[in-house]
Amino acid sequence: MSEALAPSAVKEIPPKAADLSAWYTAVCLKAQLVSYSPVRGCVVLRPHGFGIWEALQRQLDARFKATGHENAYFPLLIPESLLIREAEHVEGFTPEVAWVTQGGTEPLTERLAIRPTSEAMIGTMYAQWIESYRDLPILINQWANVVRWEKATRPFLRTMEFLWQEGHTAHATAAEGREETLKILEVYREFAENVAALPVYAGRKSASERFPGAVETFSIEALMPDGKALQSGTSHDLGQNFGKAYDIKFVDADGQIKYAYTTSWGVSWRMIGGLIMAHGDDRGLRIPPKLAPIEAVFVPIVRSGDERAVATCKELADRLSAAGFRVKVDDRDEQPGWKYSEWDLRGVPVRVEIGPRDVDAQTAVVARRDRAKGDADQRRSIPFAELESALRALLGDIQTSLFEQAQRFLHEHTYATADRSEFLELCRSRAGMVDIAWCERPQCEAEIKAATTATTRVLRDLQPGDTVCTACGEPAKARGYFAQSY
RNA sequence: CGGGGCGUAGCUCAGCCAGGUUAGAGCGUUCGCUUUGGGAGCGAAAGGCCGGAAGUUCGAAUCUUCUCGCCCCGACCA
Repeated sequence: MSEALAPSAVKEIPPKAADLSAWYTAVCLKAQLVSYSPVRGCVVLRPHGFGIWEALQRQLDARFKATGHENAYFPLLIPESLLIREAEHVEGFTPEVAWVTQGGTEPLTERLAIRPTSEAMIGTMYAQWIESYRDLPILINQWANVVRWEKATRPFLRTMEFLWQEGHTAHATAAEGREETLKILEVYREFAENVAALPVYAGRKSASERFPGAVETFSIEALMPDGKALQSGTSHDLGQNFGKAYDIKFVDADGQIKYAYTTSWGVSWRMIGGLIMAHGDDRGLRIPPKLAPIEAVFVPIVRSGDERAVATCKELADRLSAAGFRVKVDDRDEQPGWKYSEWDLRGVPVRVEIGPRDVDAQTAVVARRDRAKGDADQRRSIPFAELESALRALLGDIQTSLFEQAQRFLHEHTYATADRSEFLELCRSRAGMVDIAWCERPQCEAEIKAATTATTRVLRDLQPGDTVCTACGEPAKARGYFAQSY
């Protein structure tokens, strides 16, 4: 054990169903994902939390690479004159920008924004790099931190500084830009569902929810246990708005000088907050195996005069590690039961218990975190020789099981209605995602929000028969999921 | 930005209303011994300028003002 673990008392975590907010904060802290820092609104990402982020990063990054993107890195500080070039963009972000106004002892002649997002910086650089249609497309992603001066913060869900990735691409045509935007939306949807085990609705945002400066914004929306939606990834078709603002011009094949079409898209550590809320239970975290920093933890059970289990655990852990599993041996001098609770809290998907009886029988007791204590199939005895195959199957099973539970919840809390009063009541009661035919009028959206506090999450194509808006009776233009949101 | 809570030991809190020896408890921590298959037992020990500042007072954790920060519910939110 290299990491000193301050033992935590599970008893201080309230039941999840009783108070989701209190449960959430307590779990984030007790599971040692984050600590509050001396800086207001900023958290420290501790090793266990960073481990989840690294796993997320690794697998999402692989998908970006597979779709032709490269990583790069751009500066943290953005001169004010650059940031303010795109009118809508600056208006949208101004309230949340942090500024550097002094260097050492000298005041700056031009203040520098700490990036809230990097369209301005990256657009400026693209303008220098792009001359011809042959230079396009440019497909770049960066893993970075950004700062947004938030008033109210919560671990992962909203912090002043946060980690994310932001992709920025430039294309020769509007069609290519839109294609890219939708391609990434699909990457996000597939990643959320297959890796984070978070079922989502993917679709277009309404005008009011659009990214400042975007022509169209798309997002994936997950549903949390309290019936509120969590925007978990966004993909923006920026059209030529940023191309024009940042002078990203190229000579096309037809000899004409044209502005590039750009996109931007991002997923942040907020998705970690989403999976914590979606999957956790009264015992703490349940991390989807694909994102678990530790897939299986070995707990040796030692008796006085019989410490064989420790060596056995280490041998087996080495073997599994060589086979590609992320494992850990917990040989701290603590009670086994104490360790079980600790690793339950921290969400490790599988626990392997080995005591004297098991050493004699050459078997291990394998317990799965996703099942309730005492469930018939929560613990099984597995021969040492079969550990690799059993663990592989078990991790896959847990991953699927977590997704299916969350998907069932989403489906059970999605309501389609064509009845106005039923629609409003569902929104008000924070029942989940309420699917209606919608007129797309901002005024209608504002009235719904005033009456229920729910907003549109994502919009999809109309279905046959959807002729009028369920909310106001005007002609319908889309179907929309309405929900209250984080 | 509005409303409501709260800052006292590493953690959870009591004490504050009605100011008065040396500020308490449980848990955790350290050491010793016994234990170890779902949060162990006994013994000993360490640990706090009561968030900060300024007042009132013979005397402030306690009263007053200001300030910093945290949590919850709204508003806002890319």
